[in-house]
Amino acid sequence: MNDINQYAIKQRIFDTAVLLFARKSYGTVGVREIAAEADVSISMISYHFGGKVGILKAVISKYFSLFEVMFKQAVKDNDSFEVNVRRFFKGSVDLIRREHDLSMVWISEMNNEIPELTELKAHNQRQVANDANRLLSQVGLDFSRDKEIISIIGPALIQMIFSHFMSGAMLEYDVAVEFNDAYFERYADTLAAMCLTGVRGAFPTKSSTN
Amino acid sequence: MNDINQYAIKQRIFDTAVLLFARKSYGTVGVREIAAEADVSISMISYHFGGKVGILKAVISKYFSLFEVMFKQAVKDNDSFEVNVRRFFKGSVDLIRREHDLSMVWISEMNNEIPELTELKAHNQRQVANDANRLLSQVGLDFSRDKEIISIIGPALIQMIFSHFMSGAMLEYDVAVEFNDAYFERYADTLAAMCLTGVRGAFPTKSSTN
DNA sequence: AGTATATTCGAACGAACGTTCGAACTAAGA
DNA sequence: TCTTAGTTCGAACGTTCGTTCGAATATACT
Repeated sequence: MNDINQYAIKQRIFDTAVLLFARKSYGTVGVREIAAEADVSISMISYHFGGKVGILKAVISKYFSLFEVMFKQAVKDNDSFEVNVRRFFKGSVDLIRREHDLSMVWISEMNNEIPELTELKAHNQRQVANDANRLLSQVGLDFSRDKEIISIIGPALIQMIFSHFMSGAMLEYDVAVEFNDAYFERYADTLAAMCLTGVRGAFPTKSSTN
Repeated sequence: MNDINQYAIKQRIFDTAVLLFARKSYGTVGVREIAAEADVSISMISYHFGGKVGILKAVISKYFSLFEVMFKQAVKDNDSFEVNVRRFFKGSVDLIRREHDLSMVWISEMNNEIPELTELKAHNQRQVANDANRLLSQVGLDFSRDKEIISIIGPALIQMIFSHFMSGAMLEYDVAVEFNDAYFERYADTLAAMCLTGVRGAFPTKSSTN
C-alpha cells in the first residue's frame, strides 16, 4: 500500500510522461514509449492513472496546485503593486524553472480539446482568474466593473512569463547567451519593468531615439 | 493540372486539417478524420502533401509568409517607435483573427519536437528574430550589443499578442464580453499601451492606489 | 499458516494509425 | 484514335495505439 516501491512506479510513470509530453506533446507520445522509458509494464499506466489521459489530469492538477502556492506567497495585500508584480514574475519564473516540463505541458495542452479535461481546466482557470483579479485590484481595477481590461491584461501576464520557455528552442540556436540564474534574474526583472513602465523602462541606461 | 477540382481537393484537405489541428492538436488528429471531414480519400493526403507531416509543413510556411507580409506593412523605418508598435499589434491581431486556426496551429506546434520540421522552423524563427531586431532598433537597442534584452522582449511581444487566443476557451466561459471588432481594437491598443508605458498606461482614467 | 487484498507483468484484444498499391478515370497531346 | 501523364479512389499493408485480462507475486490482516 504505502510501500516505497509502489510509489516509485507511479512516480516514475508520471515523471517520464511529463518529460515526453513536454518534448513531443501529449498526442504524439504513446503509452508504450512512456512505459519503456520508465521501465515498467504498460498495464501500469491504466492501473495507476486509469488510462493515458489520467496522467494528463494529474499533470494539470499538480501544476495548478504549485501555481496556487506560489501565488499566495508572492502576492500580499499589504505590499505595493510594484513589489507584488515583481515577486509574481520572479515566483512564476522560479516555478517554471523548478518544474519546467510540468509547466510546459500545462501551458501547451491548455487549449487542446480533450473532453475528459474540460471540467478540470475550467475549474482551474476560474481560480487563476480570481488570483489575477486580486493582484490587479491594487491598481484600481475591479473585476465586476473592468472585466474586459482584466481579461486582456491577465492572460497577457501569463503569456509574457512563459515567453522565454515557449521560444526556447529558437533562442538556444541563435543567441549566444547562457541561460543561468543571472539570466533569469534579469528575465523576470525585465518583464516586470516592461509591465510596470513599458518597454523603455525595461532597459535602464539607453535613451529613446524617437 | 491547373484544374479547379484538383486545387479544390488539396485546398479542402489543407483547410480541414488546419481546423482540426487547431482544435485538437496535430498529434491527436488522424488522417482518416481529416479525409472524412474533407470528404476525400485518405490516399489524397500522401499524394498531395507527401504524408500527414507535409500538411503541417505547409501550415507553418503559410503562416510565416503571412506574418512577413504583415510585418513589412506595419513597421516602417520612417515612422516612430510608438506608431510602429501600435501598427504591429493591430496587424498581428488582425492576422490572427483572419487566419485564426492557421495561427493557432503555428503557435501551438512551435515547440514540439518533430524531426521533419526542425529545419523549417529554425529558418522561420531566424527571420522573425530579424524582424524584431528591426523594430527594437528604434528604441536604441542593437542586436549585436543587446542580444540578451532583445531575446527577452521579442518573444514576450509575440506571446502577448497571442495571449487572448491562447486563453480563449477560458475567457468565453467566464467573461460576459462579446469578442467583436471593437473588443479587438481595444485589445490591440491595450497591449500596445502596456508595452509602451506599462500596465498603468493601459487603462486611461483610473489612478493608482499604491 | 491461511486468506484476502493490492500490485506487477506479459500477452493479447480490437481499433486506429500513416502509407502504399493497383485499378479506374480524366485531360491533353500525337 | 491511341497514348501518356496526372488524379482519385478504395482496399489492403504492416505497425502502433490504449486497454483489458489472467496469472504471478507481494503485502496485510486474522
